[in-house]
Amino acid sequence: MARQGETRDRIVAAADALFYEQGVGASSFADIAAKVGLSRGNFYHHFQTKDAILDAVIDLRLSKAREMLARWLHEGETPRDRIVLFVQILITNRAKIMAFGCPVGTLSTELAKLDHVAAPRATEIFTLFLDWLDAQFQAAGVAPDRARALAHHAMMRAQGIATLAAAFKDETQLRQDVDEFTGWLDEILRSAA
Amino acid sequence: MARQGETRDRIVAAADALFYEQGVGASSFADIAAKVGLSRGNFYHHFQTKDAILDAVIDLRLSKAREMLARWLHEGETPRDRIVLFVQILITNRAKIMAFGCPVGTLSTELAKLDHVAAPRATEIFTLFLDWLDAQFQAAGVAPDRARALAHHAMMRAQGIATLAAAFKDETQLRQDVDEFTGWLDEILRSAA
DNA sequence: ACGAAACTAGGACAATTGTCCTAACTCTTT
DNA sequence: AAAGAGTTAGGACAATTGTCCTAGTTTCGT
Repeated sequence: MARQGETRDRIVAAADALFYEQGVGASSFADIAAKVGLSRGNFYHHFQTKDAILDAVIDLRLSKAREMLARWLHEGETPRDRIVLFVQILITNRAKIMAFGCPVGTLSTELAKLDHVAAPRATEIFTLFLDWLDAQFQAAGVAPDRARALAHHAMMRAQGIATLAAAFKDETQLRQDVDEFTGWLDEILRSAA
Repeated sequence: MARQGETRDRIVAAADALFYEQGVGASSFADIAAKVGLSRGNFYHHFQTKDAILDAVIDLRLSKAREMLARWLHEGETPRDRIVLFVQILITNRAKIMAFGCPVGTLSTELAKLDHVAAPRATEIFTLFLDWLDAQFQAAGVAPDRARALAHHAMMRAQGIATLAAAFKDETQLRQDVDEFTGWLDEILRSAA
């Protein structure tokens, strides 16, 4: 038998991947069960409803995002380098981005369309990144209110880049977009100094 | 009985709205039938498969997009004004954008995730806008290769703005994003002249 | 006015959906 | 070794899915 909680974690991890790759609506209990190697009916023991799985997946994504943002804090020496790490994730995950889009944006959009109860929790992930970017811009010497606007601009660009990457699947264009982002960033920080 | 083709048009119009508001996967034959006021089984006469409806919806969106782009051509006096008309659609349709996102981007993303056969046709709608924007930038005196890059940038921004608008439902921010876009546009065209 | 074509309602069909139950199994604790 | 908690497989359940058929009704070209 599996260690306590381990099966639950595997279910959430499988659901996380499927929700990203197929969308929440297109991923059934049967899909997740098959991926984990469990019987479908057995799910009721771990999760009473599909919404409960979605909730757990969002929790997982929130904690993974926090972990990633914390890691970037000491991987990037300057605020500028840290923001570059943020946008570079589009390159690192380019294969998945071009196939499925941005995991944050696509989940948020899908739940918004359905007016799902979990939609605000999905938007929380956005807020996590926004606050982090805001802090980086402020650390780079940008005034608070302008820092928030720049954080939003950075997030907007990342979402636009990911959406077009998923539509056109053009890696050259994706890299060009990220380069352009970096150019914009340096220009902004230069004029802020 | 309805005029020839009229019922078919009503089906496509209803599917168009539902696909936008709920997503393709979440919209069933029953949903569309209820919206049109027809019996579910009767659909087979008009559309053999769900994919056929999707195809017709994409055709409708392509022709509506072409019509809109042609209208903007003589509504805007200068290329600059025409590009502004493009981004202003985010304001005009703000209620729907904040509720369901961009119809072009969200459809494209959903179909990309499912690796749907119709995904390239959905991307065609993007290409329509891209080509149109490209032509406007060239008409404004921008060099051809740079015009294409600017068209892509404009499209990317619009997608990013729409995604964040759907997530945060913040009209003030949406208007600010569009203003910022217009500022960027004027700056670009000023330096190109 | 007549025959062909187009359209419609109603339901059948197997497959799949989310949910839920029961009986058995496997650990851990004592 | 025995008990209890936790975990599992397998399937039941009603509802819904996309697809498809039949039997009528309405419209249109002639």
